[in-house]
Amino acid sequence: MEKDITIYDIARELELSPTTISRALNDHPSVNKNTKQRISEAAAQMGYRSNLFASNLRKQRTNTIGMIVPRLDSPFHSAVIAGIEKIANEEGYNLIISQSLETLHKEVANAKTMFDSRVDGLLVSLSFETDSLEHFEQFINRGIPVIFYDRVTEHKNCTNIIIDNLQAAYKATTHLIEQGCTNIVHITGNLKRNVYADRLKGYKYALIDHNLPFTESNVLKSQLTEEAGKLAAEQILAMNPLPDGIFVSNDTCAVSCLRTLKQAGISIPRDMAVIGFNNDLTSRVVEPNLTTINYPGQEMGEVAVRVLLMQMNGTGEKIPSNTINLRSELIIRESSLRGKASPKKKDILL
Amino acid sequence: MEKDITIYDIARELELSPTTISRALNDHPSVNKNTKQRISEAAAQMGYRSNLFASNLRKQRTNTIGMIVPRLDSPFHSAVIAGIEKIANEEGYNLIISQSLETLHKEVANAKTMFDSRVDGLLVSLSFETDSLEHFEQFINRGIPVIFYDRVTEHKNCTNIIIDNLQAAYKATTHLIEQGCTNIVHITGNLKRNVYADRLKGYKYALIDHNLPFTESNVLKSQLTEEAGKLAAEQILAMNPLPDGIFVSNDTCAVSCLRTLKQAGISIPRDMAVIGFNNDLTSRVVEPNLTTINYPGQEMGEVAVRVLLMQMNGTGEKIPSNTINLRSELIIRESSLRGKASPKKKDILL
DNA sequence: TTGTACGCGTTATCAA
DNA sequence: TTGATAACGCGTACAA
Repeated sequence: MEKDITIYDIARELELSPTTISRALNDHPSVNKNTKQRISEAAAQMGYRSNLFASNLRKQRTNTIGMIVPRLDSPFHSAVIAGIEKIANEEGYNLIISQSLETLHKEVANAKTMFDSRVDGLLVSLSFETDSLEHFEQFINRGIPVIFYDRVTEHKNCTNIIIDNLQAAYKATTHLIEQGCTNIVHITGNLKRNVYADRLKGYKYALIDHNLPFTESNVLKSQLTEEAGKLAAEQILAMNPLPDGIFVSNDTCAVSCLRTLKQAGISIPRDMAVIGFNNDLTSRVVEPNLTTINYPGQEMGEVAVRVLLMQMNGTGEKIPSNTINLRSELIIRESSLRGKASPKKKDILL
Repeated sequence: MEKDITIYDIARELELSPTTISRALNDHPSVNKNTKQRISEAAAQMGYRSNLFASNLRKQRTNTIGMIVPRLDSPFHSAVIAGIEKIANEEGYNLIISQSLETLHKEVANAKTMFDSRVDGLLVSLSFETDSLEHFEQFINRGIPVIFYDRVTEHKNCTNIIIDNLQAAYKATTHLIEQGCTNIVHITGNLKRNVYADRLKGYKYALIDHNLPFTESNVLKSQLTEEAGKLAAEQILAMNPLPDGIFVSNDTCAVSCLRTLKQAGISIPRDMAVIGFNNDLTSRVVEPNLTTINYPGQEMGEVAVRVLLMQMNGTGEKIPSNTINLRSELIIRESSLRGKASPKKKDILL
């Protein structure tokens, strides 16, 4: 366990000043080319490594991006994180990650850690429970940009990255109606969160615009997990009359629900048409294949971090738009096709 | 954008020395209780936050754990990361994450970043390409513990966390044989990696122990992706005679392969029995449900980080065992049950 | 129980 | 083009 080499060691070795060493290693223009060469060779040979703490301490900057997600083990968030890490890494930033596990108190604790770690920027997707943004004010007060994605909320100083959930849900519901469904159930998550509230609105407006009644009893609140899908299916089977269409707010839950219904003897899509949300791998595996909304997680991550980097390095100019909408699309598969359409036809993008 | 409050500011405010402030905030025993109380109140009121860099610089310790994974968007690695984050967070450590994207050069670059970031410990699952551990020597030389999990390699100073891949594959293959399969194909990944090499061995030994021939042509090398599953299925369909059993080294690939075979008119498990690896969600969704090996990702993450923490904080004593084996198990589902066994029976654990 | 003084390794500033 | 010096904020040996 040898001692670390510092720029002083190199300076002594080369009979130069530490200043020059520092400059050379940072490729400062005012250092002689030959000197630079000598220094970088010596540094490599001596096994020098820069001390980021000292540098951060001095520069008051960490080159670190913080991230708070509800859960790390979700296909959607994995995709987002993969996108973020890719860009952050390319741009020379470290990524610190923590999960709120859908609780407010963890989210608050995570925010504190991120703050103490002096992240240069923060990317957040809110937990189910979050109903106040107080724990993010500390960042905003210090000019540290905060960006919300997917599970967002309005804040005058923060950019939101989302898809048009209302429109996507509207399209999905309309598609069900066009397939002849007249009694459509919607399985949703925590309505505090924009994503679920907006999808509910889209569902509702589509019904109304097509002169179908909207009834509260057709909206099932759920945790949207695999387990919750089974429970929802049981609730649906107890309904009288049975619905003929189901729009679920994520694929995990939709797939589990679909399978439970099938096991109970319901024919999909003939008796009930089903639509999910996210385009997870499982939507392409379940039989019949699940109609769903394609939600570009990796792309969302890349956009989010790019915008964050702009704000971090920006000359202070605010980006005019406070909300960035990414394109999403309805992918029609067999689980919702009740017409004469061949079930073998290729995926159709709307 | 106010200026940061430091212990000096608090000291001035309370007419005490910075030393006392520092001690009080770190709950040092030799500070008067009342003084402590006053100080922590003032700190809270003034909006003080500790500067981790200065502290790290001084303490030569970062409270940060580094992690290098092949891909962030994989169900298995997501589960591992979730487990690691949970424990690390509880113990007050930050987590820095990067992905190698299965390439050596990225893994090397990531290792350098982790080293410069002065992580206190490192968790690694190796990329497909990695064939040298040189980039980890810098850590080991400085006494920074490195732990490999899942995709591991032998190193006299590093602990490995794995499951018994050979045994798991042996069990899976034996199960196929017991179900009457005599011509079994194995779809594997990059054989440089222990996980795939060991599973191949388990497959091979099971065949030999049951007096079945082992033929190279029955081993298909693959990227184990969704796409690769389709390709593998096509290769299998071109075989003559057709095999009657398939053991695949992950679920994503197994499911995709199974579906492609079904579409080509093969009956699963009657014509071909199929077994996967990992127990991903898709294995419970595909029809017929996939027999697979349960691979406890979250648990593996938790164990890995616990062992790492012990080594980081250990009094230098080495842990006797160099390899920690976690329990895995064969989950028998319909995709491999060819006997008279009811396909509706519950999952069977072996 | 409290305080003084210094060092951790780097970079910004000013001067040469 | 190079160097001397101070400062970033904290923790600790030593002194009181």
